[in-house]
Amino acid sequence: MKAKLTTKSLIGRLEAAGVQPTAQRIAVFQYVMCEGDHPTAEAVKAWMDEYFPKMSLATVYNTLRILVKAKLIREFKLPHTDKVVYDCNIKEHHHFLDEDTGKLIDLDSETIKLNPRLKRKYRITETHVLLRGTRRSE
Amino acid sequence: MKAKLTTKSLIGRLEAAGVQPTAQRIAVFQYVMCEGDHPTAEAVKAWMDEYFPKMSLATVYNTLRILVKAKLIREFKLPHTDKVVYDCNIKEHHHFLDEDTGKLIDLDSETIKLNPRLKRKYRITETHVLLRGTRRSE
DNA sequence: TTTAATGCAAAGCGTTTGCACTGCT
DNA sequence: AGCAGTGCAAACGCTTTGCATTAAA
Repeated sequence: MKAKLTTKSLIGRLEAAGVQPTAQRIAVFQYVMCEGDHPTAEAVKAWMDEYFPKMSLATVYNTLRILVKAKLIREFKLPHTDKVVYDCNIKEHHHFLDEDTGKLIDLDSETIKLNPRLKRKYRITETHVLLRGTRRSE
Repeated sequence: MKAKLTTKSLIGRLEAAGVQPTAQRIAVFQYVMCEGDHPTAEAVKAWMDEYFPKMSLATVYNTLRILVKAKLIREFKLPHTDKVVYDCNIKEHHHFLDEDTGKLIDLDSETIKLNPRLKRKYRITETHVLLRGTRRSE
């Protein structure tokens, strides 16, 4: 379900985005791209503690910020928590919060339609949507 | 444009919601209902400093929390700022952030339509939407 | 007089920053 | 050697909390 990216390709993406591919950055990038599911900085740190000991919390935050600025990942501030979540999905999309599991599920952009009147009145540059609820049993 | 409510009616609403109508609570409630435009706690405090000297910041926060819990006002955590904003509009609605002025504009609920497929897959209990952009010159 | 509300300062939480150190290039 | 990257701890901004004081039923 998540892309398994080789270290080589991760390095390539970092370089293409003008980000020096240090070991720490590769590790964080890899985690967000391949392992994490909308992780918080805390979750990234926890993973690093296991697989990349000694990385400092400051470096986790700094690295995430760099990756976001380079548009390699995205960050979301969602209303259900005060923690920023990071997302490997850089396309415009929305989120559904499953209240049973606490997990975020990506929703395609076209699942939300704006009333066309809105576009007459406003020039809209960003659309943030969070839906909350539960999954229907299939 | 905003309802001008009498002190008497404000007290009535507080009591109806089971909230003791102290002077501080009436003042905060009045400000959010009649004067403020999506104020932050900071804005409430600034107004109090002028019109209700000596109210502590803690009481501002506590009072806002009480009013929210009593469903007399709503709070929103929006992604463009870390400050919570308070809203006298307790109906379900969305927001547009005018990037020119920084002001929030309420949008009616029906300005956003969810793809009906979503409702088949998910039981949706809350819908949070923030649009950003600029107003078109009329 | 007994309970609730308030004010103050300190603590809390997630995140950022300053600065010394490390390690590439 | 030079400089970007890192680690640590302290600082930050917003909000909450503990507790002593005040006011209200």
